[in-house]
Amino acid sequence: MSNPRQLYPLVFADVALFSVVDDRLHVLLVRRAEAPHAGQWALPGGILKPDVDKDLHGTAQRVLRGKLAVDVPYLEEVCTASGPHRDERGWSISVLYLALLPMDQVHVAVGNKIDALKWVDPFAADAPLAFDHSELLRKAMDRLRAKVERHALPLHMLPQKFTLSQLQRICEIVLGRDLDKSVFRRRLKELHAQNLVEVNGEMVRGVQRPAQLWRAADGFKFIG
Amino acid sequence: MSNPRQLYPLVFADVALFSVVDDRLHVLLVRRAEAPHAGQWALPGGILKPDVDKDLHGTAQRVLRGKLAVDVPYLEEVCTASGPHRDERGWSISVLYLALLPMDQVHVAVGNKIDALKWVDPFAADAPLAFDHSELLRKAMDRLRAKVERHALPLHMLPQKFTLSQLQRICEIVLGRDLDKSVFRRRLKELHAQNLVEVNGEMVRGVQRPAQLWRAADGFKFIG
DNA sequence: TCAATAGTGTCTCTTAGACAATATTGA
DNA sequence: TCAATATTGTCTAAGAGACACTATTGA
Repeated sequence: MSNPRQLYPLVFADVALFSVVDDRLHVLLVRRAEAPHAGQWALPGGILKPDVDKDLHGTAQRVLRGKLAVDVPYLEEVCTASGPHRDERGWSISVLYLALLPMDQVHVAVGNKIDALKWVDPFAADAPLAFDHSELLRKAMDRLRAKVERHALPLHMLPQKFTLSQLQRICEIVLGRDLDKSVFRRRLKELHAQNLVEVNGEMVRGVQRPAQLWRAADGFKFIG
Repeated sequence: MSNPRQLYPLVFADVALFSVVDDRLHVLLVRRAEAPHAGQWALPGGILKPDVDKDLHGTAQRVLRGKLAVDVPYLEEVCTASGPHRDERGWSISVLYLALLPMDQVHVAVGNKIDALKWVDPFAADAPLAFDHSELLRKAMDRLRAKVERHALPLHMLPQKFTLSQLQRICEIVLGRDLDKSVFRRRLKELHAQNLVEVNGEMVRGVQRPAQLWRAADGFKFIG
């Protein structure tokens, strides 16, 4: 009992940060620079610092600030994982967070201590991640899909201004299936009239009919 | 930094244990015997013991075993609460669990260290609970209602054998609104044919037509 | 027979999916 | 005009809610 790791568990915040790259859903991974699992890829995470963090949400925010040059606009707790053997350093708890990043902010600066970052397709996982992070990633994916399936709008993955076609495409990418354009827009009007604001006078132009631009309403929450 | 409470947070598992008493939803509270908040009512909870618990789920189970003479048949993680000020003893994390107890097992033995237990209507909360437990209770309630609203069946609150009318009554009590008998049973046949098993030859008798008894199918999960 | 609850049937209205039709641009 | 995408309309089938109806018991 002299080892404080047996009296107090290690507490981590791990984050599954999603965005869209090349029309496919991607999640951010970091290559671990230090043991345990040095060289393996993992979800970005870090240990709770009681002298620094206001709460575990703050731990997750601090971890992401250390890795990316941006503040993520959405962060939500998913679940915890705990036990004596999931981390070689001792009895540990990981609180898993789901985060979203706008697709136009995917190219971000790399922080200091990190060996490497990469965005990968969570469906095409080639190698298992460090610790139990493959399982955690699956749970975060399930949560994200369930929310979009329940008609929650992942507006935080879009640029500030977007078209309804872009929004539909994002939902299709997350869900992994095509949606009917008419049904999708009908539901937007029914359920999200107060969450979407028309941006007047600015259209997306191309070799086709210009599309209306929209933005998320003030105080929009990714709920569902 | 010499105080280990600033290096390592206190980690608790707190449980909102629900059942039905007198045709109303109730939650189990304990009166705190020791400081902080001695004498105040709180959700049953306890500190993680890394040398004893296999994981946080195990902590919650151990806490309930210490208070009740039964093993609860359902236990699910809801969320966490964390920060430096929510517990006077230091930076702390509570992992909140939602648990269900069959209504015929509400009268259970009281454990050793507990000053008192009581079942209360979570809607008719007279006084705020200790710590942030009023907020935690609200979140557990929200989770329970959301699941039943999504047609998850809270079979773990019923006796082993039950009638469909009893099942409907439980759902109505949780949701706080009446359900249509025909719609309810139609949905049971559509969605829960594999979750419900007819118990043949045993009817509930009274001054009315006898009702068919059912039980949860083997391996039933309260999902949704 | 009647009260009381169990269990089923039916009608209507709403919603979801499929798919067609129209609109507007640049080349 | 044509290709390409935006936006809207319509038909149909499935599902939900309301409510009535039948069934079976003990008193």
